[in-house]
Amino acid sequence: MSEPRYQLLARELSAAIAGDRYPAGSMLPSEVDLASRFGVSRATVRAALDILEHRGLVQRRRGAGTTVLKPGDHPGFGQTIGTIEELIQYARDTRRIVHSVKTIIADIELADRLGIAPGSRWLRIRATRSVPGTRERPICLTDTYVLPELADVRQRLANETLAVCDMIERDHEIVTESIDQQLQAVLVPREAVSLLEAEAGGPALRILRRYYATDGRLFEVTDSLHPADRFAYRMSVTRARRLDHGETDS
Amino acid sequence: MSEPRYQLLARELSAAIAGDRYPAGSMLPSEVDLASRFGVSRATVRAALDILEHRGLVQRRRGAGTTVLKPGDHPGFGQTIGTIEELIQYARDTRRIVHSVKTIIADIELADRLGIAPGSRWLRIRATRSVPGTRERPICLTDTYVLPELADVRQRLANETLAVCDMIERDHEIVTESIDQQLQAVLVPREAVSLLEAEAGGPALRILRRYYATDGRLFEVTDSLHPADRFAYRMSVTRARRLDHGETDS
DNA sequence: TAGTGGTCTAGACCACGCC
DNA sequence: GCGTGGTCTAGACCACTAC
Repeated sequence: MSEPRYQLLARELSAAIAGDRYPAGSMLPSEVDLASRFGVSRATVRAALDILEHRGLVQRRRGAGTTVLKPGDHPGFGQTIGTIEELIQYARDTRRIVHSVKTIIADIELADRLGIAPGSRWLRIRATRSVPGTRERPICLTDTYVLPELADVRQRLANETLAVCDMIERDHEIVTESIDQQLQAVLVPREAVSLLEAEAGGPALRILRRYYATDGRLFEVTDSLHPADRFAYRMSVTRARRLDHGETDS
Repeated sequence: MSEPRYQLLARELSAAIAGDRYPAGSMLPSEVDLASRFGVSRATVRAALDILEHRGLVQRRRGAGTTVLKPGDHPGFGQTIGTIEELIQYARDTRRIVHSVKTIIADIELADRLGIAPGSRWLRIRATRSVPGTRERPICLTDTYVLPELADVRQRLANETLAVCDMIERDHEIVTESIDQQLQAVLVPREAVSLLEAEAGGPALRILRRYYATDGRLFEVTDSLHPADRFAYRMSVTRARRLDHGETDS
C-alpha cells in the first residue's frame, strides 16, 4: 500500500539503533531472528539491512553476524567522511541571503534529479551564502527542499544563519541521522550567473545532499552550486579499526 | 565457485551494452525474459540490474521497462563511488593504461599543488582508466606520485589492475592510515584533451588524494581528472552519535 | 558442529505505463 | 488488458566464523 515493508523495517531498526536499544559495537539479532520477530521473510530483512549497511550504520560479516557501527568506524576506508557537525559549522560561518521561497510539486525531471517521489510537494528555498563582512561574491547558490509539514522554517530564515536542517532539528522532533551526498563537476548555468556573480561556463561544483532522520525519513534535500574558484571540498578518511574481537593478522 | 551469478550477469550485460548490442536509448529485455535467457531466477537478474542501475548504466521504470542510458545523460549522476569496496571493485572493473613512468623532482608549482616538499623526488605514473572491452573514452586520467624507494611498483603496473596503494601495501611494510582528499571542479585542460578524448573547457572533477602511512609518512599522492559526464562522487555522512563508554576502546 | 550471512530458486501479488 | 518493474514469501544450499 503505502510504504514497502523493508523500508519500514529499516526505519524501525534505524530508530532502535538511535534509541540505544542496539548501541554501537553491539550485535543485531540474526536475520532469521529478525524475520520471525517482525513477521516478514528473510529476504525482506535483508533488503532492510542493505539500506542500513549502505548508510554505514551496520557491518555484516558472513558467519559472524551484523554489528552496529560507530560513525567513523567503518570497514576498510569508510564511506563516512567527515561529520555532520563539520557541515553545520560551515553554515554557521556564512551568511544566508534568501532570494525566493515557494511550494513546488516535483515533476519527473526534478524527482529524478533529486531522488524524490514524483508528484510530491516540497517547500523550495533558494538562497546564496556569503562570507560576512566582505564584499566578496557569494560562495554558493543553494536550493533547499523541505517537507511541507516543516514549512514553518521559513519564519526563521531571515533572522538566523543556521543550516536549515539545524533549525528543523530544534523546532521539530527530528534528528539528522545521515546525509547522502553526491558531488559533480558542472559548468555555471546561465540562470545562476546573476545570483552568483559568476561567469557562465566556468567550472563549478554541484553538491546534492539528502538528509535522513533517525526514523529513516527523507526530510530535506539541498542542491548547491559552488563556483570552483570559491570552494573546494576537503575531507580526511581514516582507516577503521575492526570492531570484532579477533586481532588483526600480520 | 568464485563469482556469484548476479555479478557475472552484471558483467555480461555491461559488456553487451558496451559492445553496442544494447545501444544507448534502447530497451533491455524484460527481467523475466533475461531470467529465462540466462537460465537464472528473476531475483538474480534483479540483483544484476541493481548493479547496473547503481553504476548509472540503465534506468528502470515500473510498468515501462529498463532503458540503457547515454553516458552524460543520466537522470541523476553518472558513475558513482560510495565505499572503498566500490573503489576497489571500480579498479577491478576498469583497465589501467599506463602512458608514462618517470622520476620527477617537485618544483615550486607542483609542490604547492600536491602539498609535497619542493625539491623532493617522486616516481610519477601517468595512466588512464577505461572500461575494458569497449571503445568508450577513458573514465579518468590519473597522475600517481610515489616515493622513490617504492619504485618497484612499476614492475606490477602491467600485470595488475589493482590500485597502486594496494600493491604498495602488499609489497612493503606499509599500512595506509589515512587519506586526505580534496575535490575541486575544473575545466578540462588542453594537455589532457587527447588522453581523455574530452573537450577542452568541459567540466571535470579533480580529486587529489594524499596517502599517509601509520608512521605518518606521506608515501603516495594521486591527482585524478574525471570528465564530469563519466563520474560523480557519492558518499554518506553520519551523525556522530554519543559515545557511551570510553571513546575508542581497543 | 551450530549458527551466521551470501546466494539462489520458483513461485506470487501489486502498482504502474502503455495501448 | 497486458506486460513491466517493485515487493514479498518460503523454502534451499553454501561459505564462513565461532566455539
